[in-house]
Amino acid sequence: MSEQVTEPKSTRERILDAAMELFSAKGFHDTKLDEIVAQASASKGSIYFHFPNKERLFIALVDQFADLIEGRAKEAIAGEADSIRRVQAALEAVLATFSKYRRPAKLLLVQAVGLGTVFERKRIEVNDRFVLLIKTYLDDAVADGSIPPVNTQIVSHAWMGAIYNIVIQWVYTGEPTKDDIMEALLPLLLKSVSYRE
Amino acid sequence: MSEQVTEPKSTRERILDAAMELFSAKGFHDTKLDEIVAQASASKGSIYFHFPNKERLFIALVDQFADLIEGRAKEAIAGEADSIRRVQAALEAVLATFSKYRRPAKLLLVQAVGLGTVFERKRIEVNDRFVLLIKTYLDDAVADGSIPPVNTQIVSHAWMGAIYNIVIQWVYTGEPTKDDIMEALLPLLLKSVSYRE
DNA sequence: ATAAGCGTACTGACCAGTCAGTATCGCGAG
DNA sequence: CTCGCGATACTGACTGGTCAGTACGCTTAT
Repeated sequence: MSEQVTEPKSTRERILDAAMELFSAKGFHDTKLDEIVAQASASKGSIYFHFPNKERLFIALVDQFADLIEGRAKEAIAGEADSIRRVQAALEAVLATFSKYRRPAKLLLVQAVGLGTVFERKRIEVNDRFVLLIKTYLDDAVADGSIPPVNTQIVSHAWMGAIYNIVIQWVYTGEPTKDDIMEALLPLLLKSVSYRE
Repeated sequence: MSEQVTEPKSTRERILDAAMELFSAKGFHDTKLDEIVAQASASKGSIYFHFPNKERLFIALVDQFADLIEGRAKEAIAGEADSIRRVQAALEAVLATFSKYRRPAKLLLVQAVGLGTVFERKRIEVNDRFVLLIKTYLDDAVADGSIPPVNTQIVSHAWMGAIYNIVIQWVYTGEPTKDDIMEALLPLLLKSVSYRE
């Protein structure tokens, strides 16, 4: 903790920060490399020293945030024993992380969609990671009788979509607040699988 | 009904068809105008005769399909008197329309996202049209006591997202089938607002 | 010395959009 | 009926701006 007060950020970090800000605000195609250069007070050469191309720079940001979210979710799960409470804890962690990092959220949920075939794979990969996470614990909850049997494949995709859309709405408008989301969305999801607390 | 069997499609229609096929498959930026020209057996000039630019051609497709979906939903609603049955009928109509038109579905739900600011507005506008539709009838259902009070704002966004994501999944993989979706998703959504049939 | 890290001027492929020209039609005048 | 005329629909070679990516040079630390 005795680091320099003004720990100067590495060039690589400044590039990532600038890219995050611009990509999340304007999308991939509308963000020019020269703009990232300016914003990061870096140079084109240094971008191409740290990243092979624009596409990979973008994907690095997506991966970084997807890893963060997944990490938080798994941490939260580790703290709970009961299967349904694990699901609940994971949801809370994901929502909390999204609402803490608004810009990365927009990058992941909005700007990473609708780009070409290359990004499409990435988007599906990330989506599936989370769906699988949800599905695993839902299956557990069904197995131990916490909730009645359901098509967990469909449920997990539906949950994912519900979370996505609410967060996207919040990203754009700031409404509803994080607390409103927690209060309304969690019970909604749990009720959808007939869980009674 | 005594029209020519081989009613030749107008150039404008051929352009729209080709654009739909390519945009939905490859996205906006990866689809070149020259590809649309080739696919439509048209010419570059004719595209610019019928549409002011590439962007508007894309948006014309989005609008066309959004209007279709909304129309089908409203038709379905008109046939029902009870508020909760209206919600149900609208959902069925929307899902049926999506699954009938796979390509437009992908265009609207995937390819229209993450493009620039111009498209972002369009995407939000379309999303809000449907959210409002759902919200209106959910409010009715709450008002007449069919379902207990809920935050219909959040519920409608969550429902929208759930539908989106399931349909997107289906668009990519063909799974789950339309029937599975109907059987699993409709009860799921209704249960989420504590509706017992 | 040598290489990692970074700066800058440059290139050239790409592709949306343009425009001058062609084809076909309906219509009114002679 | 037919000729001239304007309007609509369409063609495709061409252009010019844009911007990702490169070449190469300087610097500092080891």
